[in-house]
Amino acid sequence: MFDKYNKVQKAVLETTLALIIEKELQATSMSLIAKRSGISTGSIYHYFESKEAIINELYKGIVSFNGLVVLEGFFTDEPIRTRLERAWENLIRVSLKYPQGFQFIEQYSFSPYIYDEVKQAAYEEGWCTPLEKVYQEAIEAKLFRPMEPKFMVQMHYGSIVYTVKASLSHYLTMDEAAIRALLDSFWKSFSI
Amino acid sequence: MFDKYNKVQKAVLETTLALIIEKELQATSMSLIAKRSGISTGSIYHYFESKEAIINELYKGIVSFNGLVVLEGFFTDEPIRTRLERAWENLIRVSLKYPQGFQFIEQYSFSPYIYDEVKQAAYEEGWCTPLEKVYQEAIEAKLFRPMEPKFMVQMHYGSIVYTVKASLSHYLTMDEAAIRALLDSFWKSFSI
Amino acid sequence: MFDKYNKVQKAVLETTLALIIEKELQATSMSLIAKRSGISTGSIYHYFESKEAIINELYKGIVSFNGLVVLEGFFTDEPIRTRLERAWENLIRVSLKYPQGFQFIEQYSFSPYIYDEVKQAAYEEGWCTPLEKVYQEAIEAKLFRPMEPKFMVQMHYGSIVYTVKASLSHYLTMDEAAIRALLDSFWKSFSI
Amino acid sequence: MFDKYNKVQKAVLETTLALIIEKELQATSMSLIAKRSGISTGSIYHYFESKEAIINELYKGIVSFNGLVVLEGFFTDEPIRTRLERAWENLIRVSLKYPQGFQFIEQYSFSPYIYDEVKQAAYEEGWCTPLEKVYQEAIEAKLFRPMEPKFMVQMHYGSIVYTVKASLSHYLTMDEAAIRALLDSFWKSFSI
DNA sequence: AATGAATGAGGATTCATTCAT
DNA sequence: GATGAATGAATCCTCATTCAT
Repeated sequence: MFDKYNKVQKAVLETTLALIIEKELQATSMSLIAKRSGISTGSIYHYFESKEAIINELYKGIVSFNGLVVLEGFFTDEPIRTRLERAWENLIRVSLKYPQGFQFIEQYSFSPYIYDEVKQAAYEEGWCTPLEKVYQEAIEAKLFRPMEPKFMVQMHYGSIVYTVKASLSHYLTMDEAAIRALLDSFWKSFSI
Repeated sequence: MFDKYNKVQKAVLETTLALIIEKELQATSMSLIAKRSGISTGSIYHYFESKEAIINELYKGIVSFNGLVVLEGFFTDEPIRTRLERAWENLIRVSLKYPQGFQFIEQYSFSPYIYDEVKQAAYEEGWCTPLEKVYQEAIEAKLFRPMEPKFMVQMHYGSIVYTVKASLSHYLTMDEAAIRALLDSFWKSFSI
Repeated sequence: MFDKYNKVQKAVLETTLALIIEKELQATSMSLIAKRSGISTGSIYHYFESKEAIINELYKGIVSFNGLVVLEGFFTDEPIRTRLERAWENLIRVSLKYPQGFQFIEQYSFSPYIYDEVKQAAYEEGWCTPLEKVYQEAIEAKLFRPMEPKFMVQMHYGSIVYTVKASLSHYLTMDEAAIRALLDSFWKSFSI
Repeated sequence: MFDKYNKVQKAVLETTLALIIEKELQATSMSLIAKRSGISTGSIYHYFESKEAIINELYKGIVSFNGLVVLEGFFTDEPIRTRLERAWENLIRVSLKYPQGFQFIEQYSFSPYIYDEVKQAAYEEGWCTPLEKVYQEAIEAKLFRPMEPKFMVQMHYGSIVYTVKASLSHYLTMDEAAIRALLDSFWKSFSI
């Protein structure tokens, strides 16, 4: 997930992510990150300006990775429904495959700890805008009822987040059939 | 929101909630709570066992309050659709009216800082189970396609959370029409 | 020397002064001050904003104390020479009696660690200006050759500082005779 | 000022001196010296044993340089007054010309950071002893009142230090006339 | 019940020094 | 000789909690 970073940075980011999910940000001290990652605090500070910088880099790294995955096979000339469902399915699969990254983004996307510029950049380079455009296309093609595309994307995104969360905490099971049913209801929820 | 607590407890809980939303948990120190609420630390510790206890009480208080609001007018013999939409609308309205409480629950419902027993109790006494039952009824009445009710509730709950969040951060506007459209699409998403 | 402070502040200031003279500012850590003074770091921070604040308070305290001593019996209508020599003698005696305070002021009066406003206040409320006025009077009374009074005060002050320093490091002895000779040469250095 | 050292050592010493005057010893880190001098920390440690060693070498270098300047034209058979005033004037001029060196010696001559052996060597090889001898000669020639020569040298040295300091901080101006007046009062202060 | 001074372990961060390249 | 990444002890400071008043 952090392949574009060097060895030390990768170790720090991975360790920090695991610790934050396991223990929460406030309980994730630099000395703990150092001990667990096997990198001395001094070295960590050689590669990252501060604890805040690590967290923000973590955020950027995960969002950027997710963006790539979600938009895989998105810019084709296949039917709208195919492309839409593929994107959401990609999101579901990457969220289930990298639960820590998923949980981190969920918990911290509204936190003041993440700099606004980082959030802004994440949003602009993310999958949100392309998806909104496809909802718009669907409306124009009379496939969907007219509605604010941003609203539609947030609704479906929220549905995925909450079912994935529930799945990760074993409150329900997200098998192939469930994913199919979810995507199906997505289409139905707005279709004319 | 914290009417069942005494004056001191209420002041502490309200101050803590405001501070956590404003500054984040880790930046919300007991001395800051004391200064802002006008209650001395000694007194705070007279009414709460620890900082964790305050946070958990906060969680319980908000969830319990939300539960009451959401289930207002729920246990009637009106049609399923009416009751369902009323419940979700109640949730939307209370979330928009008490944004701090809403945000707090969102941020901390998956945090290790909230004791599992508190989360469990919140779930059991909350609005989740009654709603699940109504979805089940709708399936049995052939109004909805067969599906795991838990799954359906999480999907719709997620949609509300994410549109409310977006509305609170001024990313989109949640006016009457939008709420109508959202509830309408909820029904359509599962209806036969 | 720090009688106007409370017990904790006094202990902290005295300990800090002793440590700085003994080991130098950079080697005087807060934990060392805490250990030696018997006050916990937490308490120290209850009474002082920061390490810098302690050092600056120390500076203020000593300068203020010295000012009182030097100007003891200064504002009388005795002859100029009497008043001048009494002031300088007071300075010599207080410097020899409180060598740590003397050394501290010497070492840190030009340090960026002491805030400019503190230095400014120290200067304005100190003994410098009154002494400069007396040198001016002496010039006007044709007792002294005309010269910039500030210059004269600095010259004599420097002489005292360096002989006291030498005395404190046992390089020479500052007995009664030496003090007499020094004051005598002060008068001669400028007298017509 | 550090011409007897090699290029690397010179760069390190000059940078360190500038930094210490600008920011104080404790804020002058090795990495800052490295960055500013363009010499890597590794190289610095190749030429100097430690940070302390740099500071002490700095002290030695400046004292030695000052000694040469002060005693320029000192060992002649000109009259005592000429030689004495020339030496002090040399000291004043070198202090005003190299204010950083002057300030450094002032701040650190009584600091535990400078090894006693370095101070001792500086004293023995410095201008102090030759000057003391001339004061002694002046006493024997009945030009000066009898007094401990060490005492006399410290008195005049202190006067210079404090007027130069005041001049460097723009508290007063040390022009030719002021220097003349100062040297004149030096002679008068002890002359019979 | 109420206060807030006192505690000290633990936080993020720095920095002199080393050493593999 | 030269480099600068790596180290980790030590720095200043915070903060949840206690307890004498």
